[in-house]
Amino acid sequence: MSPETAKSLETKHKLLEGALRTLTEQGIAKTSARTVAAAAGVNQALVFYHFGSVDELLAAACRYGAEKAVARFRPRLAEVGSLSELLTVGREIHEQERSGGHVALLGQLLAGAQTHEALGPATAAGLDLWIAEIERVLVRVLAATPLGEFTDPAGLARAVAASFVGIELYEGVDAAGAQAALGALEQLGALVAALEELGPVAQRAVRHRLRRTGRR
Amino acid sequence: MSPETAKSLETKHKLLEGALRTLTEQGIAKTSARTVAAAAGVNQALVFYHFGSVDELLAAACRYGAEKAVARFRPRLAEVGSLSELLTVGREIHEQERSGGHVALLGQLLAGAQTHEALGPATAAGLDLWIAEIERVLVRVLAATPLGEFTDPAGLARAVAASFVGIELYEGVDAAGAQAALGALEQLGALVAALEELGPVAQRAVRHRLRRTGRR
DNA sequence: GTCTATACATGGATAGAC
DNA sequence: GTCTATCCATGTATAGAC
Repeated sequence: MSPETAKSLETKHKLLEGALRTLTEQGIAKTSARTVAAAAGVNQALVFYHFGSVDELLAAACRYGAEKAVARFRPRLAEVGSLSELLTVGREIHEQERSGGHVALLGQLLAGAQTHEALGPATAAGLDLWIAEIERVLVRVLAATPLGEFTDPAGLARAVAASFVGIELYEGVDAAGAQAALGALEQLGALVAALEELGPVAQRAVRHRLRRTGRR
Repeated sequence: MSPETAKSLETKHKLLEGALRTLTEQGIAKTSARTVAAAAGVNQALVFYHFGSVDELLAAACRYGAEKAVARFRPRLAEVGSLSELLTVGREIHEQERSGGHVALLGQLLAGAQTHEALGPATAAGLDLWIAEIERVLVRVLAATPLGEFTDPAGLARAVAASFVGIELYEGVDAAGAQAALGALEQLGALVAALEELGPVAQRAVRHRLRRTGRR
């Protein structure tokens, strides 16, 4: 779309950062070539020169931003060894995201992607970075437990990621409600964690129940 | 904002329906006085005459649409008697929502509300309709079980509602992923449901665990 | 009271100057 | 390679016709 000179890369970088800032601060509805260029401090026409269209810039920004955000938490996630620890890290991520807003950004892009065809694959890819990370942790954490047999880490990771996006969006309109929601999820996690630590007799009873009802 | 003659009410109604259709089919980014008026089949200026501004129309549409959607599922939710039944109804709602899209609409509004001040309260109110309904079911279902002591129905209802919105948005970019996510949540529900049905000895063990770890 | 016509702002995109 | 000038579509809002 454009050459790879140092100057060109710098402008592209400015535009990517500008797109991220605009999306998080103004939302998808107010994000345009003009607003992004203003945030980036470059001329509006450069959006089209370097990325072809606004949608393609946003798609690139999504990949770029998600990679940056996931990278920041990757080491933290790598050392998670239990389900309840994962929940604690989830809360930590939430706290940091409240200022950074990279997850809410995915929410904005998900909203935009419902109609802007070009955004769909990019947004899915951005989410997949989070999903892959979460799934890796879940596989590690769950495989060792007696629950491994009944859980689908791939699906669970997707549920966690999507739910997280929903809660981050929700936080924007009801901060107290979002806090309550996170607290309740932690309780739920504690419940499953408690199950992990049951004695063999109780576990067999649970497994028996699950085999009967948990078909799918 | 305008009187309540039959004619006026009819136009308002058309605009509300038009706003809902535009939001679900085009997303918040493409929703404007023009697109809504086109969907409603009325002149664009009537948005401002009847509602004052686009944001106020969207806020009204949110209340109107959420009430309509919740009303449709209220009787179905009223007869839910167990956790696993609730999960089944959740999947049913999802199936119907895939065509109607009223939950994804809340996602669009949540995305828009991050910047359009006026949308925040209305969106929160719309979500609260769902939350109240879910909470009522949770209170009923959980109170009877030994888990009642450790759960926060209010927070859990908010988590469920926000997660559902996130998953509906996610479905737009990865239908298979969303299916997997819902499946995993059903497994999780089955797990908790299985816990409900344990014998007294195992339940005591779980409760003991929870008292130690489930502090918050 | 209800709606049409119209003014004015913003956004997407490109041609051509530097 | 970058930016200015500019075109045209779309968006918000209001003045005034019916």
